[in-house]
Amino acid sequence: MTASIIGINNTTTVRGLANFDLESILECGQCFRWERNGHNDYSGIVGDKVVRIVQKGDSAVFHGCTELDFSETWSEYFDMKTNYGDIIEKLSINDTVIQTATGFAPGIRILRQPLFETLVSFIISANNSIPNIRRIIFTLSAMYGKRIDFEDRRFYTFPEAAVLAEAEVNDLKLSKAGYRCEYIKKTATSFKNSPLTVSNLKSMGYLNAKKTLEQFMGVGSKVADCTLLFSGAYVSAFPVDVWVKKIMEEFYIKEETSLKRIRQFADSRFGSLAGYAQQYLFYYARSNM
DNA sequence: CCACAGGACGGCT
DNA sequence: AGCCGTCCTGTG
Repeated sequence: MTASIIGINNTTTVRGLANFDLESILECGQCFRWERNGHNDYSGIVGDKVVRIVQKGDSAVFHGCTELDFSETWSEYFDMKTNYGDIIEKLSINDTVIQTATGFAPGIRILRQPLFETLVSFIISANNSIPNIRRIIFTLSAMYGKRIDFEDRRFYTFPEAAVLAEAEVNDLKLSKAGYRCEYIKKTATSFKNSPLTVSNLKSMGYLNAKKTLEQFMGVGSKVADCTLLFSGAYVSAFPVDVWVKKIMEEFYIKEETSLKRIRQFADSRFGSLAGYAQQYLFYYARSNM
């Protein structure tokens, strides 16, 4: 993307955005911590950086964000250097389903979220609804994260693995995560004892990276793929949930089938762009089917 | 009160 | 390898 960036007075303005729609990006189901203030006006925290972003057309104003914050944190988080127009064009060849899904939300981007937060968030997402997931993550962060005040509101960093590893399961249950609290504590303990990074995962190849994540308690195939995709480790990962299963069976495979066969189909059809395809299809299916 | 939504685990074949 | 009952919480 050839966007221009100007920072002044702790505010950074980005102009010339392409395939960037804040609402699509933040509400397409890949992240859980952003708060909506109004149309294309959101506040959120990543690591220990809090920001408020207001988008109008092809420009966005990042409040509480220096030009350095933008280049060090937000540019990477929002995957600003990837050309989504090219991706949509390639996926759309001879594919009216993708044409419809990308036409519905051409401004989706795949975020690059912190690894441990992504892993725990998607453990919580299993067998759960998005409003619930958001409440649970907010409560855990308020209980175990560091408070950061911004524009008269309180934000909390996502808890460190070492902190969640020491937490009492009964205290974790105040978040209403239920049986997933055992998974959170066990995964945090394993992660603390042998920390993983996105570059570790990238260096071992997709299959080994997925197997590695599936060793954590509470992480199956779908959660592992979500973690790989939404941390930016592998944009070829194709998480299959009930919505993706439904749209793939109805429009591509034309019969009911197993999750495994859907993943194989997606890999052969979308290849290295499967993760992008998944997110367009998921958001379209969830909003329209 | 009940039905239902949402994936991983563990025991079974 | 594949199938299925169970797990927790909130909503209709």
